[in-house]
Amino acid sequence: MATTIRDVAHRAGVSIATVSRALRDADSVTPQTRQRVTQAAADLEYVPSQLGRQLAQGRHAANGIVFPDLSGPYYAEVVLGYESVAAELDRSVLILSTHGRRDAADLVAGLAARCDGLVVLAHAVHEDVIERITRRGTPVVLVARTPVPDADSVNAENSASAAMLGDHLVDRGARTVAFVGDPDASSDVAERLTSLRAAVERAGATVSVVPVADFSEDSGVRAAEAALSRRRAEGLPDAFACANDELALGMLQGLRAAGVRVPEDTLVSGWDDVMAARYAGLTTVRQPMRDLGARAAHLLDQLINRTREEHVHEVLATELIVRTSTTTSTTTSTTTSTTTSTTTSEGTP
Amino acid sequence: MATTIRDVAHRAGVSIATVSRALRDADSVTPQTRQRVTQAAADLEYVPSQLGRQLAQGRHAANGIVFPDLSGPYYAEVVLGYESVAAELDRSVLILSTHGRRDAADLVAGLAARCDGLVVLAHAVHEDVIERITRRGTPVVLVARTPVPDADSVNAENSASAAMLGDHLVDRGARTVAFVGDPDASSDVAERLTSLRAAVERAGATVSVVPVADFSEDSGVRAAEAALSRRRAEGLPDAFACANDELALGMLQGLRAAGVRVPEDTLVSGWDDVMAARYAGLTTVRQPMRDLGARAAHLLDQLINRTREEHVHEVLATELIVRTSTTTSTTTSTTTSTTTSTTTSEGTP
DNA sequence: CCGGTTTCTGTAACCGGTTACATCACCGTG
DNA sequence: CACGGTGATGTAACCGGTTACAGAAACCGG
Repeated sequence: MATTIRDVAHRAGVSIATVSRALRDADSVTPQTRQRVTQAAADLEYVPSQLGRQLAQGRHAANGIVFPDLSGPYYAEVVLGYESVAAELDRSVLILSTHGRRDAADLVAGLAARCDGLVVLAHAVHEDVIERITRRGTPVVLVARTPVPDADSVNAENSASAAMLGDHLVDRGARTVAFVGDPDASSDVAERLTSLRAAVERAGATVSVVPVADFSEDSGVRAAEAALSRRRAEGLPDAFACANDELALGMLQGLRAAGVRVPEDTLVSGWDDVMAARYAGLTTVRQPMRDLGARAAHLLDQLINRTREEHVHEVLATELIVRTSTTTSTTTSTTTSTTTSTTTSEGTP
Repeated sequence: MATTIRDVAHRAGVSIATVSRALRDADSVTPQTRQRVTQAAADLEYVPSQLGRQLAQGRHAANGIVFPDLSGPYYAEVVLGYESVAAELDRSVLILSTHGRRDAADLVAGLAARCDGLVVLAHAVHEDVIERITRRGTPVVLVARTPVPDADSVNAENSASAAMLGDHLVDRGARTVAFVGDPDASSDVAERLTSLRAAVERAGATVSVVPVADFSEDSGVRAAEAALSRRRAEGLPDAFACANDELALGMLQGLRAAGVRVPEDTLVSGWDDVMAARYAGLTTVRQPMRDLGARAAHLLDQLINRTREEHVHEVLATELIVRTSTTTSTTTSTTTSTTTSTTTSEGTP
C-alpha cells in the first residue's frame, strides 16, 4: 500500500541496494546519486518500513517493560524514568501491564518476542517466565524484585531504611507497631517488614502484621476501619507502618474520619514518597522511582549491546522523610540512608 | 540464532507451510500432523518471530501513544488507561515522550512507522506531523487537543466546567481573578480561560493572566512568589484559577509559606483532580483521565480495523470538585457538568 | 596507454514468516 | 476400474528491507 524502497529505486533510476545505502550510510554513495535518491524519496514521501528493516537486521530496536499494576504513581514513575532514557538511546518502548490478566505469562512471552530486551517490575510475572525468556537469550533487567543470577537487577535500598524508620517510630514512643501490607505480595515489602521488625524488637517493642488485599488507598481505608473496630478489645497500635504511601494515605483518611488524631493518638508512615504524601504530611521513605527506571534502561542497553558479560545488581539509595504524621513539630527533617552500591555476579555460561 | 520455522519443519518432517498452519489454524491440518508439529515446536522451544509474522501480514499489531511530557500524574493516567484497553484488544503499546526533544517530529514519524495507529496527547507534536501521518494512512486519535478532520478525537469537557468554576469563584466573592497558566501552550487551557473569563466578566469581575514557564509545581511556587512581590502595588487577586493541579499545589505552598491564608485571604483552584489535590484540599475540575485513554484506545481500534469510516469527536464529562481551597465550610460539594456527547464528521475521501 | 586499485552500483541471497496455488493421495460412485 | 471430488500437504512467491559479492567505471602511476 505504502511506497516501498523499490518505488524509490525506480523513480531515482537506481537499484534498491543503492537506495538503501543512500538513505543510511553517510558515504559509499556519490553525492549526485544520493541527491537523486533523496529527491525521489521526498517526492514519494517514502518512509522505510521498520518491519522490513528490523527483519533484515535481526533486531527490534525496541525494549519492553512489564509492570504488575496500573494503580498509583509508583510504577508510572518508574516507567516514565525508563522511557526517558530508552528514547535517548534510540529505542522504542513497549509497555505491558499484567494486572488481573491470568494469561500474563503468555503476554509477557509475547512481548519478549517483540523486543531486544525486557525490564520486569516487581512481581509482574512468575519467575519461570523470566527464566524461559533469559534462556532464549533475551536480556532481562529486574526492578524492585529479588535478583536472579541470569538477569541484571535494580532495587531501592530496603533494609537500612526500614531499620531507620523502625528506630524513628520507637523514638517517637511507639511500643506496638502494626505493619500494614502483605509481605507475600512483594519481596520488597517482605524485606522491609523483616528489617523494621528487627529494629523495633531490638528496642523491646512489638510488630504485628495487618493483611490487606492490595496496595491501594481503599485498602488503607479498610485497614483503618478494621483496626478501629478492634480498638476496644486490643486498643489502637501506637504506630501504623504501611507498605506504601497509598495504603498510608487511606489509613490517614480512615483514622481521621473516626476522630483519631495523627500523630497524637497514633503514628502513620508510608513508603515511596509520592506527590500526595507531601501534602498529606506523611512520613515516608523516598524511593528514587525515576532513577530506578533510568538505571534499568541503561543496564538493559548494555546487555543488549553486549557491552558487558557479567550481570550486575544495583541498589539505589533511599531517604527517610519525616513529616507531621509521626511528629508534632512542624519542621520536616530529612536523613539520607545508604548510597548506591553495585555487586557483580557471574554471567551465564 | 533462535530456532526458526524451518528447524521445526525439519524436525517434524513436514514443510514450513504446514508448520505455519499447524500452529495457527484450528483446522486444515491432520490431528497427527498437528501433534508432530506441536511436539517438535515444544522440543525446540520454538517461539515464532514476530518480525517475520508482522512483515508477512503487513501489520504491526501495535499501537503508539505520544505524550508531551513526563512530569505529573495527568499523562501517566491517560497512558495507563490507554494501555489497559489496548492490551485487552491484543495490541502492543509503544510509548513516546516528546518532552524537550527537538527532533520530536522525527521521533513521532518513526513511531508511526512501527505502529498500525497512533494516539497523540495534547501538543506532543506539531500539527504538520500529524497531517503527514494521517496522509500516509496511519489512523490517529487525538486526546486533549483541538480536533482535526482527518483524525478521531477525545476531549474532556472544558467550557461548561470552566464557566461553572468561574461562577463558583465569583459566588465566593472574587472580584479579581488571576488565571495562572499559558493559554498558548495548550488548546485545552485556552478554552478554559476563554469560558472562565466570560463567566467571570459576566458577573462584573475581572480576569488577568499570569504567565508561567510550564505546568509544574515549581512554576506554581514561582507564580505565587511573583504575585506576592506585586502585592503592595496591586494587592493580591481575590482568586487564583490555575490551569492544572500542580500549578495550584505549588501556588498553595508558595502562598502559605508567605503566611497568606487560603481561602480566607485568597482562593485557589486547580484542574484535573490528581491524587494530591484531595489531600491538599484543592478545589478543582475532575477530568476522567483514565477514560480519556481508554476511549482513545477503542476509537483507534475501530479505525485500524476499518469498522468505521467517518471520524468521531468525543467529549467526556467533567466534574467540579469544591474543596477547602475555595470554601471555609468543611463539607465537600460536588457537581456534575455536561455528559458525554459525540459528534461525527466526514471521513477522508 | 595499460594494468591495478579504488570507488560506486547492481544482482541476488538472505531475514522468518504467510499464503496462493499446485500436487497428490484417497475417497466414493457409476 | 476409471473418474471426479475432497482434503492434506508441499512448492514457491511474496512481505520490504539489508548486505555479501561481483562487475563496471573511474582513477592512478609508470
